[in-house]
Amino acid sequence: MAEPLLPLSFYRRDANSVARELIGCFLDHEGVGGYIVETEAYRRDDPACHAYNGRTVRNEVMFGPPGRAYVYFTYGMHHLFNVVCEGEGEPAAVLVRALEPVTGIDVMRRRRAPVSDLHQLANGPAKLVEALGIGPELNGVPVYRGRLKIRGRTADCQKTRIVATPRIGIRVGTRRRWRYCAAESRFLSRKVGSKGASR
DNA sequence: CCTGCGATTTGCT
DNA sequence: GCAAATCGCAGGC
Repeated sequence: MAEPLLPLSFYRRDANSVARELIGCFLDHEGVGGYIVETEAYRRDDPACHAYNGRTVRNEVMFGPPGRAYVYFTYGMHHLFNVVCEGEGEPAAVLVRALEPVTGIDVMRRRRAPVSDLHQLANGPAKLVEALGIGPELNGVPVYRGRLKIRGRTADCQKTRIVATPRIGIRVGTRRRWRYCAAESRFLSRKVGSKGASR
């Protein structure tokens, strides 16, 4: 039943392909995880990308080899989880924004207390990081092997309809539709708007 | 339904 | 000094 881990080669491609194809894949951290239902792509020539203005201590993992976690701190209190894409030296990443919880739901509820609604345990980039117990110590670790891992889509998920919309929470690069969602999912961070969605 | 704000820290201008 | 790849709560319609 468990699909194989996505290989390193899966991530060594353009971030938009990776972001789209990560929908329906299974993200797991030490037995706690679920299906990825929402992602966003970020690339070097993109003003919303952390690497747009070059390499810094914070974003250096984005410049490294693909298939690794890029975990960063923001808003003074949240960590967000990305997977590095493309080739070494070509900064790009996919932000994982929402999960449909499947395993370790009791653990997620404990970490996310007082929230208990299944639909609100991991429907946001900071929420899923908290639910899965992801911390800054995982910045730079590979996701194609190890404790933090991503499995491929099951046959059932292959037919999931995917829509692209503008990204959330940014003030530049908003014309790009680089947010990818499982169209019918009830576990998204925000509903897919009637405007701006495509494919 | 929607909008606004506080929390709390980092990093860049 | 202030915006930030956010969240949860309060308040208004």
